[in-house]
Amino acid sequence: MARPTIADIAERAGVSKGAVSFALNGRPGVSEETRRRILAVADEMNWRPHRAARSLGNARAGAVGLILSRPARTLGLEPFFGQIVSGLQAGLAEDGTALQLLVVEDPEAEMAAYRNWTAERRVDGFVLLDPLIDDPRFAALEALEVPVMVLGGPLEDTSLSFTWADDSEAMHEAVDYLAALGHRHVVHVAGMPQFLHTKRRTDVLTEAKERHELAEVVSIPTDYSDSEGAVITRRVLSRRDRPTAIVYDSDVMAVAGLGVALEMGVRVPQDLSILSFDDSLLARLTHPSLTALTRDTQGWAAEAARGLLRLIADPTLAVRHQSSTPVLVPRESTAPPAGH
Amino acid sequence: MARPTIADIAERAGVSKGAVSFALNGRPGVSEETRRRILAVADEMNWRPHRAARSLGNARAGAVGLILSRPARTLGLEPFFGQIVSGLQAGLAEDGTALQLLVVEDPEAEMAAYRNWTAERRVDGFVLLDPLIDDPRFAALEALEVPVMVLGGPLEDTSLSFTWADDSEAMHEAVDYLAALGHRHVVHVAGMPQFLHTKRRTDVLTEAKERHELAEVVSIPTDYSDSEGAVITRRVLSRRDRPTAIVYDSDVMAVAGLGVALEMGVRVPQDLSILSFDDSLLARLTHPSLTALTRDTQGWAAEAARGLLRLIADPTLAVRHQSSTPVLVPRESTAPPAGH
DNA sequence: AGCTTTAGATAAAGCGGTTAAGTTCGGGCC
DNA sequence: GGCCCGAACTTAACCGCTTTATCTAAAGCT
Repeated sequence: MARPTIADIAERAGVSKGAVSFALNGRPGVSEETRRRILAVADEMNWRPHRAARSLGNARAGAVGLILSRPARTLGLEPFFGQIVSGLQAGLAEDGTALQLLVVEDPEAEMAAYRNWTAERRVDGFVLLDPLIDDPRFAALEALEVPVMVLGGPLEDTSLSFTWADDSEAMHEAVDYLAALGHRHVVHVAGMPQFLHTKRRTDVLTEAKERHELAEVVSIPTDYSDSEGAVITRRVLSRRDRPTAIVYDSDVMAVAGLGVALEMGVRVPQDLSILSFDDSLLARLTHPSLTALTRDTQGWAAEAARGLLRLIADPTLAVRHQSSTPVLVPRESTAPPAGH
Repeated sequence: MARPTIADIAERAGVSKGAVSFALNGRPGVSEETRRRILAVADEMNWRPHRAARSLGNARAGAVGLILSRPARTLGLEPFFGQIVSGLQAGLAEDGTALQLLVVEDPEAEMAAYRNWTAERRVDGFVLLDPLIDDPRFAALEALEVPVMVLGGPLEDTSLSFTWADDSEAMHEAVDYLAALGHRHVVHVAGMPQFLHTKRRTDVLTEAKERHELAEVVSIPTDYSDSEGAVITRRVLSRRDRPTAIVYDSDVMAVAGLGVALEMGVRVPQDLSILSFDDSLLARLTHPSLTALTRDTQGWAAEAARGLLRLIADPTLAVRHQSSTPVLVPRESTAPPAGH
């Protein structure tokens, strides 16, 4: 038999379509006895609601969107994305809400997708990754009046909700640690300069220079690719007064940097300490293993997902959630600099 | 103004809803002039079709499902998944079809999700990963009469479509290469034994033993985790007559194995050659870099996505597509065994 | 008994599209 | 001129479910 509809159930149970709808949705309007009978029939006929039909009446699509504007290949390279996706998954699953994923090539396409998906009522809300400084997406999404949860922050001048981790604090911890070990020349291989968290981390470093009376602290922006990580590392290690420690903004770059150090005969950690922002299998599997700032990325994403669901249920809400601060996990790649 | 509907457009353009529908879908029934006028009005009002409403009429949901039953954390660990997801993305995007992702903990939940999503008409089809030997999902999905594209194969005794890469051939190439280098003791750290491709690779090895008169060829099944990869490697390298080459079924395990070798003072490639099935950043970034069987995973997934779209358009089809065979990329981790 | 109240159910109107089945109308043909 | 035909539209039904208004009958109250 074809897919049963509530009309079929109604007929079989000898009631009206309306009664079936009430019964199946647990709302008043039918007696306990009738409800049980209807539920039994529905179960017997193996009925499932038709999502589209449901979405037509009320406005819920039962899905939220995640749109990434990155070259598609980085998805496979950065463990970060996988963790985010599975974390969101976990948070959404509790509600039966699905995750719709889209990878686009440029910011224009990303914006177009927000507009289209909202207009088509394809999703009930969005998750936004990597907030930028003066992010143009914020205003656009506010105008669309669609629930949005930003992974990152804290955000000002916007009504969008967000959950953030204090990576300023984490970066503090990292720099303090390196300074305590005796490092005075530190290079920061940063991420994209337009990213909010890049700026926050870089700011901490600048400020740390004064505080710890470091001889040198430089932040060098990159596109997060392993190749740029390698190039920068090679350049920095070729200098006469090369740094004794490098902080990388991603594990992929840190591993690439480690490779360059080995290739150049620079011993890690004796001649060079390496510290990675972002932990993953990658950081653990290298030799020496990488000291890293680690955090529960999946848990963070799951929390964001739950926040978004609350937001969808009540759009007047404004969720401002702070998740746990990344923690420094010392491994083999950091040590006091030579002669200390 | 609220979301415009075709009724609004009809009113504004002074025609009926039906005419608007014809015009917007490019079907006959309206004159060129009227069509242009209607399109202009629709554009002006910034109209977008309401997905749910459309799905109600015809049966297309405009999305396909990918359901993974793996512990959620592996998503973040295996670069493979990211590549598959972004590849599918690319293939689907051409059509505006979305990808709905679900990560579940066990096969029962996976089966339930297939049933629910089909019954709810949430998706138009599914992509299936990692076919098993005598896979119970095949029969269930055939019964659901829903378009399915399996990534892997070749499949027999099923009407499901699939695209496969000949990893038997690839494994041949790998073994021939190792044999040519002079290796006689080869260990294969395999994946899950119930996976079809694990069996195919293992079979090739068994057969290769005769052909190349190898002294030893063992396949050891694992769960693909880095920890099992490390444990097995440690055990194998501790033996008196340890192998001179190890083939790993995933890059994650290969990197873990490399770590163990270094930790045990076994020099790679002088004392031990390492070859990884599956290439990725991981394999390239290690030192020494890993010789690997590489393939265009994203392209493969994109091709599968396109096949699935064809299948959805015409469910009587049976797509049997073979994608390019993985290619051996020699890097630093393989060399003739000592004393050769 | 006569009235209101209310629980329990029904009927019907959407939601935003698609589509089969009319309806008009101008033009070609005999 | 009458007839037929196809093009260009319109009408209205329908997809499956939700929801509001409406109805019915039994219970409650004075």
